Amino acid sequence: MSDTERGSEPMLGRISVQKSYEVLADRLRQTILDGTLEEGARLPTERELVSQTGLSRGSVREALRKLEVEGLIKTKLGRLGGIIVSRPGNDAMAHFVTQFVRGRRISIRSLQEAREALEPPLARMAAERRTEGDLQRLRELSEELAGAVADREQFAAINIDWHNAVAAAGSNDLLAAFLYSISYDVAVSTVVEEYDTLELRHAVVGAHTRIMAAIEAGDGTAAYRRMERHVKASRALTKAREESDLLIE
Amino acid sequence: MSDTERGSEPMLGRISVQKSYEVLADRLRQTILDGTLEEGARLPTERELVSQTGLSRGSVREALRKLEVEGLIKTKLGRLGGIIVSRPGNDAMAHFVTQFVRGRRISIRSLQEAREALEPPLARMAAERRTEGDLQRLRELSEELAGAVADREQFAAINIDWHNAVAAAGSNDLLAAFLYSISYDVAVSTVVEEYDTLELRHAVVGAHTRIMAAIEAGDGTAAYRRMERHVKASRALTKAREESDLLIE
DNA sequence: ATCGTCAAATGGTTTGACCTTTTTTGTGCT
DNA sequence: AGCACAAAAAAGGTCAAACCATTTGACGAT
Repeated sequence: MSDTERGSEPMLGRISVQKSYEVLADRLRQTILDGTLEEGARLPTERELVSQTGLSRGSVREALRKLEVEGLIKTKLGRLGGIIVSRPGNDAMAHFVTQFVRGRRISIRSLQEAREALEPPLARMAAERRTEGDLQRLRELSEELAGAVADREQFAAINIDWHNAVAAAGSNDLLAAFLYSISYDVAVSTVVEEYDTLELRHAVVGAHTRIMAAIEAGDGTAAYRRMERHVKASRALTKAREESDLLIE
Repeated sequence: MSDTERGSEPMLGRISVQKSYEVLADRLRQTILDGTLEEGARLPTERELVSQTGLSRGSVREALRKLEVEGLIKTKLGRLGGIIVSRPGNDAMAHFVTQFVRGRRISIRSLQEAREALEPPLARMAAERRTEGDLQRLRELSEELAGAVADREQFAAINIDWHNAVAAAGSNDLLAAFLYSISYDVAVSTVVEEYDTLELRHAVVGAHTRIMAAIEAGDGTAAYRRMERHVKASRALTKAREESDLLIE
């Protein structure tokens, strides 16, 4: 807080020298995100980039490695292989978020809260914007889910898909990607639990049916409320097994 | 769906050869996320890794580049420099999300919806869990904000900080990171708008004051409702400037 | 004490070669 | 003509051995 505890005020910001591969990565990223290059377009070959930029192949490759992790390019081996522009997808986001969750030791409770924050609004949007195709997809998954009620692992996998299908129907790619990113972690944290009984799985199917009815009817408020209840039921189960019938609306 | 439309069943999964730098990156990532290495710990030097793994320096560096983008390490130049373990932070997440938003052409509406989904729950959590330090920080930022009401740019910057401080008080690092990640994009999309008038900035300060009162009182429901109204006001403004007094609760 | 100079340790960069994978092209046998 | 197999070509993947640049510590001169 004192003004004179240091010899002199800064006055000059910290000077940081950009590394060459960073400069190249930045420029390429810029070009890709600007839309100058469409998805699927091919970048120059590594050796081309070398001669265009004057950098060494190693530096070029380090730049490409960065963009690859960022989900902006994919590389293909062999003749007619090369560097292909792509858009960051849900998987890239999920990879990142998963590491965030593991690295920062995000608690199961926090994951559960995130679900509770994301899913009800997504259900409302789904009800308001769903297309016939979305409904189709939801019905299919719901049937599959009902059929897999005996197999815990498979049930969990399809369940995730169903929730993500609701999110996709909401037409908000960002929120859908957030949900997609945590859904795997959530499943890992919950599927192992011993409370995952057959009756509960039947109850889940029932809850889904009711939520889908609201989405089909275009009733955003009902979809929100039912989804809220549905996801909150999981939280209750995580805490206290005995209140398992909370799953039923 | 047919069973015989292809000449022969797969029977053998696709064989994919891992690249050497990927293997190394995976192993290092594993080690870091396992918690074997604490944050701030130093990895072996590049040349050490070369001799330990038998890979070339180039491959080692490509692996490190991946981890760096993932926010798992930082590299420092010079003597006593080296490779330092870090945890993926909000900035790494924000970098990624920003690219996702730009690359996927996420609409302003979607960003706004994301805010509306995230902020009210975070405000409730803040009310329920805030520490004295959190309140202190919020009060400071609120004062700063009131002082900067004449400077649009600065006001916008502090405003972002305030919202993120609320999120931080909610003690859910994941949701807070989500909000942090979009707050810059949201600001960019809105600050430029012509509706950003002096009166509105005063109204914002007022809304913040009321939200803070709820947080301080530990009233989660009120904090949720007030934050909801506050963020929805932005949306209304984005659409129709005339209803600007919606900002006031 | 302060300033310069040098040495050491580390990441950053270059060069140039060779390996591996994938596709295309050619060629020779049937 | 057509097929099979070999060879070439084009791309990314890998290696090796330097050298450059930055930062810090040590030491000495002022």
